[in-house]
Amino acid sequence: MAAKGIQTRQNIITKALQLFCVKGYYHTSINDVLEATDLTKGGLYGHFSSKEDLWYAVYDQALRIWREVVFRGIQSSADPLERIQTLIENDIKKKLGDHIFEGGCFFHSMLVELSGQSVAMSSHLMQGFKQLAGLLCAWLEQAEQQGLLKENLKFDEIANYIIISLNGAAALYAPSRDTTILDQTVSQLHFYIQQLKK
Amino acid sequence: MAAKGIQTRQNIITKALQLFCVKGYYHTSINDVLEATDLTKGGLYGHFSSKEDLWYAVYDQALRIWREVVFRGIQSSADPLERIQTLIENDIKKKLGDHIFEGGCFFHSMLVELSGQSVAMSSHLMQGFKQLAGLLCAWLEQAEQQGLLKENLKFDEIANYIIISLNGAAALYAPSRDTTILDQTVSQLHFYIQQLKK
DNA sequence: TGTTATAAAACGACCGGTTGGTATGTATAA
DNA sequence: TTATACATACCAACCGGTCGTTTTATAACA
Repeated sequence: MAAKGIQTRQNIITKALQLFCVKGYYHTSINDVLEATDLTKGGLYGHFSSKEDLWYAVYDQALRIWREVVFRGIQSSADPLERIQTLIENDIKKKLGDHIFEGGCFFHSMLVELSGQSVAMSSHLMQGFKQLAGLLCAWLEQAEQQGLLKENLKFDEIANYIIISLNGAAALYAPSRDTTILDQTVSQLHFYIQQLKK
Repeated sequence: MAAKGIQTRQNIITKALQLFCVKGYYHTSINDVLEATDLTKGGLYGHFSSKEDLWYAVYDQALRIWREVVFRGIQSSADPLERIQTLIENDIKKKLGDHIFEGGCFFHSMLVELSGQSVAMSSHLMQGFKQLAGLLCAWLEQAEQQGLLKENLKFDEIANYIIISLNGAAALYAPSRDTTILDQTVSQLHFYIQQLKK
């Protein structure tokens, strides 16, 4: 019995993730989710206490998926700068290009939509970006210790800028679906990181 | 007589622009606009045939404001690369930092919210970004003719990447209001453009 | 300068439809 | 028998938009 419940709960999350990505959070109605899951109100609200509660579950799922996609083939490389390049390429080419999140990037879309609407949810998102910035920072420090970088670089600044570029690419790719944008961003970020080297 | 009508129409646009920036298009109800303008339904719908019609008027206003802010002190510099730097600094420090659009950047917010919702409106926005890309491209070509740039640079790629960076900064600044993000983006974009020089 | 005609401008009740959410009932599997 | 899982009917609030009516500003005329 319990298995059935978990299964439907998971299905709700999966379908809601798709809808949130394509239509946005507010513009996805509970009825949209019900239609996608072949459920009714009572069935859904047995699993989630509110739409916002569902969103947090969807966020966790999205984070799990993103991590899987973006950290693929990263431990293999000892060079921290190469790890950064791979992460960037995975984020743009795989996350965006392969439409892991249909209709764009879940995190970026939610960040923009929820900023100014829900402090709780948007700061939840910001926390995730801060974690990523911390990771990039750590990798840059490793690169410095290996003597790969120019002097006097500000690592947190660089880390933030990379994240900003990734978000910008998501913003412009979503409406156009123009894959050259992805190639160009990867190419320019590659150039940018090369310039950090000694 | 006509003067009164034009005045209220302008006031509606101004207040709607603020609301769209802070709350987004769909999450701003007609009632929100009515409250801000001290009007009633009939009064507003005498000036605009629909909410979407109002949006297009707001877009024009936003573009006018943006141009005013971002092209300030640009004709003065003969160096095209300097013009690009000034445009970037104006866009980030003035448009975002001085909260010209309260709550973020109108164009970026709308692009994300409307992408996947309204093809007409989001492609209207994309057209604007394409125009800007064209301008940046032209300036880069000028810089090349002056012999300022490295060989074999792809100008459209660079132009798109700058626009992407500006949008990314808008995405991350809006929820955090952390001005260091602005400084960092300007600083890194400055570094990036320096690397394009011979 | 005061009066009146006229059209612009604003009002506000109302529409059908949708929103997120709840309370209650029922089928089913352990 | 009992808890789980889902269905159904319903709620008040809100959505964008319409429409007949009333107010108001101005131009023409006396």
